[in-house]
Amino acid sequence: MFSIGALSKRTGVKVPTIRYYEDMGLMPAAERTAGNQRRYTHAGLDRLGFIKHARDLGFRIEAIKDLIALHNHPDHSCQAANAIASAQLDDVRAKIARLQRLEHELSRIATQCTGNGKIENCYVLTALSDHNLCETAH
Amino acid sequence: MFSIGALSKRTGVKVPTIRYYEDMGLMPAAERTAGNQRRYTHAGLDRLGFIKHARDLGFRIEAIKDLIALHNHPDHSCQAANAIASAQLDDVRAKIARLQRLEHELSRIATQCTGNGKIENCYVLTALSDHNLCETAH
DNA sequence: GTAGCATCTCTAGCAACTAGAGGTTCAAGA
DNA sequence: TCTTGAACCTCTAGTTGCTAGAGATGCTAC
Repeated sequence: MFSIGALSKRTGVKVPTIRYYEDMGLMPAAERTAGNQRRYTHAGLDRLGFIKHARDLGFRIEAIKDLIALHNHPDHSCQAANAIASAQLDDVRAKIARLQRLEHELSRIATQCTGNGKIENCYVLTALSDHNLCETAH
Repeated sequence: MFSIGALSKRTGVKVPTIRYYEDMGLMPAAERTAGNQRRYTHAGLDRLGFIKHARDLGFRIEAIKDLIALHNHPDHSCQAANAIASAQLDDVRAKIARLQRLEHELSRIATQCTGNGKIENCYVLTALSDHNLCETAH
């Protein structure tokens, strides 16, 4: 049996975050000692590892909840799991595309300002004041 | 003079958001009618356009506040403005790099699951349960 | 004058935690 | 067995950048 601190150390998930996951219904309510402290089994450790990995990959809490629910029905089709992962992938790709547009504008803006001039002629401020100076939409 | 609704229409910034920017100190407190409604000048319109453009480029409220403060000292060096823009660019690049790593893992995971099998053999769930199956850190 | 849309302030909610207060329990050493 | 100090408990509030809603008032066109 592991204390919440031991679980934290093994997974890299902070103690208050583990309690938060319990509140959110991701972690099952742990067994308690006579003094009301949480004690976890290996199953709890595995569950937390799963959650952390999914969070690291950017899955939202709700999506993780859905994945865990699927886990509990091993005989079901894995279509739903695939759909959740694909949606997450689409999401990540959309974010990358948007950020790349921002990067394009920002690097253009930043390189046109050497940092040597005065504010009144600063291209950073000029560019932000006039959207028409941008090359792409954002 | 523009009402807050007129400002909203011209800039695409929602009315409550304009009030929020005022609370945050980004927009100056507007003049008021006898009936306590906000009225803006062209200067207010320009300011809001600046804020929106900066937000669209991902600058945080605090950074925008700093940029506006610089704007009010046209004789100062533009080094600080350049630093803020460069920091934002670094931030965007870091986010892109992280998301690209996620994309790599997610696409690998999603393509290995066809969605035809059963949950018990689902690669999505297997991969999330075992971090060692990942090719890169995240 | 009045209808009806716009505006006002204030509070609460979102996501996913994080920080802190104030109090209790556990485990190791004397 | 006792003590000490780290770890644990619950609860509330703060973070960021808004958004939604309640309930009241203002503005403007007919």
